[in-house]
Amino acid sequence: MSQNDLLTPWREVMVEMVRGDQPDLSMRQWALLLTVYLTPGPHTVRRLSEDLEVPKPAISRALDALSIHGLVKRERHDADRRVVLVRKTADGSEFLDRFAEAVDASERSADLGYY
Amino acid sequence: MSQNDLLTPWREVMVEMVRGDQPDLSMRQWALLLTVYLTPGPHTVRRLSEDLEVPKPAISRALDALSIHGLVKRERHDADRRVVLVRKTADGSEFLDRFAEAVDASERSADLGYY
DNA sequence: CTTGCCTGTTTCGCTATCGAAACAGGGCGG
DNA sequence: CCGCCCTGTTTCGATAGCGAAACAGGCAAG
Repeated sequence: MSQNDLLTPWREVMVEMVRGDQPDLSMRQWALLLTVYLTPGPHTVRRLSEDLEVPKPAISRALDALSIHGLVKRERHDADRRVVLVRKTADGSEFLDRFAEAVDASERSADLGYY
Repeated sequence: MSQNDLLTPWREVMVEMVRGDQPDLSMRQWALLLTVYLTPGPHTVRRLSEDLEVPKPAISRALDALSIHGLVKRERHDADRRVVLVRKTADGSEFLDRFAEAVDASERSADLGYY
């Protein structure tokens, strides 16, 4: 598979992201969102900060942005109330579903070159 | 293929982008860079603006940012000197090579689940 | 040459994000 | 209760991005 074929779906999906329709998230916000939805929890600010190698305040700010769009929610941990658990939301799942569809469509159309 | 398997490579690559090593580009800058390298030229500011559905000044600014990192260069068109042609650079090609390797590695490791 | 349109760029005020440091407050050992 | 360390958040000044509008300059018709 050529570099072009490999990267073309990325281009198409990123161009779609840029075309203003969806809420436009920064790269950190995307990385954070995908990490929350695709890796096993529980997700705390500290853990996300370490996993993404990004300072804690940046995580906190990114969570603000994602929360505003309803893509994620914060919840206090009962046992240790210092801890904030980052949870998925229905809106966020739906948002990622649409994103996955866009990725799928791009990769399928790139694969057409094989036949 | 589940949504997870589809999106996991995206997560991994985006997390790598975020981990501060490489120049950190915004989504628009990525979309612009990939468009210049993966779609047939010649690329002018006007055309890029229309293709990405982003206002011209935003393209101009993004080109500034990419130029600073040496990922792209501007060149006046000889026949019509109003026009700016956006060109690939060696550094940019190398940068995208590394990016393609990261994508490839992520997708391969995700595919291991099939065997 | 002048007018009008086209190119891409710059300016404007504003919002978002940045890293570093200070902060508020819960947990826990003494 | 008192410190101390841990949690996540907020503040700070600085930087980067935004859209809209103004701008500089090339081109071409008259």
